[in-house]
Amino acid sequence: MAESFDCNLATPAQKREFEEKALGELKARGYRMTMTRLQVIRALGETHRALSPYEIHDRIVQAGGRIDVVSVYRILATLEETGLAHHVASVNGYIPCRASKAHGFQQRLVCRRCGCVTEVALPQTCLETLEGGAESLGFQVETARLELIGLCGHCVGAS
Amino acid sequence: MAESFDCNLATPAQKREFEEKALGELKARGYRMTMTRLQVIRALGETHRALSPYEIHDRIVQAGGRIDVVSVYRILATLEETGLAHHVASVNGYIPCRASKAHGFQQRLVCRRCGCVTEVALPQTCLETLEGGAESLGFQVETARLELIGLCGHCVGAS
DNA sequence: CTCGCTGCAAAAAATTTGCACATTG
DNA sequence: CAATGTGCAAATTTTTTGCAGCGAG
Repeated sequence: MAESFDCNLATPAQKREFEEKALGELKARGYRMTMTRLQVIRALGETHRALSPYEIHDRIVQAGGRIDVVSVYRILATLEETGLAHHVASVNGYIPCRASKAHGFQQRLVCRRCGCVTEVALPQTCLETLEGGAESLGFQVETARLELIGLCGHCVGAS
Repeated sequence: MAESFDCNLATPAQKREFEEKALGELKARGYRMTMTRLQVIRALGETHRALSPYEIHDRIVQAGGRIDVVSVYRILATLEETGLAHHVASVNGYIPCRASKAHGFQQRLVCRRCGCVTEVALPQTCLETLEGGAESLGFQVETARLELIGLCGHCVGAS
């Protein structure tokens, strides 16, 4: 029998780590820690899937919490600005940024089957190639949004 | 005095090329060539900026054309499916795909100042690095959405 | 106690759907 | 002529805004 694994369920440790990181970062930036923000942070942290504002709202409500969708939007904006969450275009949702200090660019591996998103640092060589290529066209790179779509390790075998 | 250059204005040749490519591809796929589609194709082809469905609609109307926004949506869906247009997430708009036959992945250089988007093929080495890295995590890459955001050659100097 | 944050109400914008009519090949 | 494609009307969904009241520090 196959090991039970849910691409969408983060481990308690991962969840806790993100929560601590987020709380610390928000405090450091002078934001207030509120129940509403904590709920969004927890909703983001407990999964590996990208969640839309409405999904986040629904999850919180279903878990017995209470929050308005408008607040979810505003909190997501704050989290993005702070680098604590990233928007994933190919699935139109937000994921928690679990990377330590965002050195260099991050690439996101998006599974088109289970929807999980994994963030990985962009290899230095690759970064140089990309920046070099752009530079040769006179383009100066500042940020990147790199998404690789395919099948994650757990879905490659399955089905 | 500076050379007059408009990042947003494609040359007549570029415009013509894309139009021909699009017409050929659509015909090859069995789609009918209609005035409505032609209008969208021309609107896309005449600029280097990513255009939203409404922008496309407005441009067509302002040029004396006639089309419903709903049709713009449907036609964009067709063009994307056909690989004739790509959605650019960082600016939320569509660009014409001018690449010949889409060998390998394309990266998009998005200027945050003038909004122009340039498509460039991803260097082979880079592609291999990315795929290799993903593979080592058990992830099998199928497609990519690579956007580099920064300043284009014309905007680096300016301002 | 003060300023930031949230909920509520509502508007605005973006996207989708159904169906009758027009148009292409 | 037979699909295919389009416009129109309308519903849905998503996102934004203003403001009064609550709550964190």
